[in-house]
Amino acid sequence: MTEHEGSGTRERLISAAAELIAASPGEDFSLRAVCDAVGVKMPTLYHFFGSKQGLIDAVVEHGFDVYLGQKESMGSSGDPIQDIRSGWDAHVAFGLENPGFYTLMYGKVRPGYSPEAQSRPSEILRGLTARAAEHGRLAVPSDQAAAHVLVANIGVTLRQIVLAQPDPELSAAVREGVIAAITGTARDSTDPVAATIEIVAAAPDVLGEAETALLLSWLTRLRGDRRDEPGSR
Amino acid sequence: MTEHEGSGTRERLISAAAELIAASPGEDFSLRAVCDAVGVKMPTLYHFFGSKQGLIDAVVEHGFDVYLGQKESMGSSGDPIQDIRSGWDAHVAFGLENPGFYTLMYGKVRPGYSPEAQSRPSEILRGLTARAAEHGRLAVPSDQAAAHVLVANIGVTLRQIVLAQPDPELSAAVREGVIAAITGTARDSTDPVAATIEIVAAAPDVLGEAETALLLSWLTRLRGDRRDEPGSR
DNA sequence: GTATCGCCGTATCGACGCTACACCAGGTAA
DNA sequence: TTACCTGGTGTAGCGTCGATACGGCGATAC
Repeated sequence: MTEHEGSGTRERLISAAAELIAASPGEDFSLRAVCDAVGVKMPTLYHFFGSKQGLIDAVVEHGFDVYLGQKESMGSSGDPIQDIRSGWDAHVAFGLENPGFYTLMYGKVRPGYSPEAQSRPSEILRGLTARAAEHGRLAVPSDQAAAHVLVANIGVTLRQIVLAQPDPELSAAVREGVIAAITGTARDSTDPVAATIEIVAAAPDVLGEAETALLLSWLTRLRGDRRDEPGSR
Repeated sequence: MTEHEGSGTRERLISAAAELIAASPGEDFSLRAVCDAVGVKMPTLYHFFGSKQGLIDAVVEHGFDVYLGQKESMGSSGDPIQDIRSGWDAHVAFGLENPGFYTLMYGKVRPGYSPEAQSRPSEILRGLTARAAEHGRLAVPSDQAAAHVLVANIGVTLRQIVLAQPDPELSAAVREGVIAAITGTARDSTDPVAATIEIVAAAPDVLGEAETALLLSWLTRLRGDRRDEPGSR
């Protein structure tokens, strides 16, 4: 964690900035503190990075390198959907372990966005969904599935960071919900009456408001009867 | 848009700060600029808010007031799941219209978190999922469903903001995926073979790796035959 | 030897968040 | 009227921040 790999001044500046960011996630950091930690004055820092944003960009790229490094070492399980699962969990784990990096990578709003760094992980995810599509496992286009997974994955991770409260159960629930959505399958036993209820409720214009409400009440009572019969089943 | 409702100095300071934030989303703003816009010096601002964070908190609370105001004026459709849908869309729309506010409200990492402001909208959502649970529409506990919806909703909104690229299709896809997850239903026609594939692939430990792979290949070919009825590739 | 270039320090700039202090309304009590 | 108190406001200044102009140093190239 505290290693400084590479003894170049540039690398030491990046490492020092990374440690400062990791030490106080979400907080701003001072360029002078970075310079002091390395034993260098500010013009040196500006010689390498040009601006504070330049340093941050370099740190973010470093963060992506670390992330991708520990992600590539994970290998494939053979099943693309399973790979998406483990990729999801690795994504969340990295975010919770490096909240400072993560918020910089995925939480920062930049007028002139810089997606070239983010493109690498999303490219990996696109590769996974593309492979899943080749195997006929997806119910939606590959790119759409990748975007769906990515946005939900980022949302779960960012939320856990801002609340400072990990919630593996929630992460797993959202993950399985997303996978069910892109594969077009339902994990749990699907009650056909429940499915019908949702279909009817989602399109109240077809039958009209009153008829929809009436039909819904009937269906709800029907499902209740079927569920509440312990012995008759 | 440029209205200053309330002529008190405090309200005018909040409005000025809100306009500056809205003018440059994601950017930092200067307290001196706020004071200049109101025609007041800094000690006055500090008299009311104590610190910059105090001003930001007041602005965020103001943002939540605006958000909840335009949300409460929406009313209920009668169906709790439909209400969750429209609440989702209103949430996304507010975020895209007020990216500066939104990132402050949901994107900021604070060591000592301040969830008391965020608690109001999530309380509304909890009310919706509780009502859905009363109607027997949920397949998961009410609180878990609310957390699931909220985290995905924030994720979709924040992602569209940071990418500066609205994607209603993605928002709708994630929304329906989430609703399907919490209601335990699948929207699309569920191919039983596809469902079986996902069940088997999700639990490779039951049969062992080799047997699982073999079974998967058979199931995949079976589904392929059923799908590609007219001719095989 | 000297000229060029990469790296780095000295000194300084303007803008920032923040604060000590004095001022001046206005209301209250004597 | 006079005295006092309280709350909003201005003047002036603190320390720190990001950023920059300028010059010095050593090493390599010719």
